[in-house]
Amino acid sequence: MKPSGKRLSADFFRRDTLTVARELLGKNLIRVFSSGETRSYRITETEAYCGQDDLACHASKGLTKRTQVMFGPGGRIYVYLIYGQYWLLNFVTGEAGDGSAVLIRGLQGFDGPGRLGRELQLDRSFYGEELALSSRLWLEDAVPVSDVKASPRVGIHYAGEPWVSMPWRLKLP
DNA sequence: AAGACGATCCTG
DNA sequence: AGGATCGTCTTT
Repeated sequence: MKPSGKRLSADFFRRDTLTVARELLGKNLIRVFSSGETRSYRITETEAYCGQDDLACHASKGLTKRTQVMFGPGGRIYVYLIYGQYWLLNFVTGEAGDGSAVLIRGLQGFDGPGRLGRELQLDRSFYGEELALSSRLWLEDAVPVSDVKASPRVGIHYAGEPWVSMPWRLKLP
């Protein structure tokens, strides 16, 4: 059905966060489960978290054990546990020191960051994994999408203005 | 050492 | 509307 795409390199992620968040839409996420089964998922929704100045971004708390991967170069996985239950999937973007990342909020058939984390069977061991090198989780190129809808990010009221209003939640129509 | 609080989801 | 559930960060 889907042609075998080309794996996205680290350079794809080492760019402007909003650009990466937009271009991730429509790309295929490949997951090789511990059972050996491989599945492909189309990315349908993302959110951009734009560095230390963005008060909605975890990196705005500074360099901690939890955020350190965000301060490394783009192309690595940032996962964290939310509400003691769900592992949320992010990809670090930009250059080392930026502290930026893109949250994957939706895959085709699996809407919601918590739900897709459960589907992908994520856990703490994915923290810091290199997408260009991993044998169990990576991204593959796909036909570019044309239409993208932007709206404010979800669940970040604590960040206040202007961050709560920035249209950095991106989704396919 | 103890408390507060989530980039969420499900149930009632 | 409210509970689950626990790691991280903040405050004693």
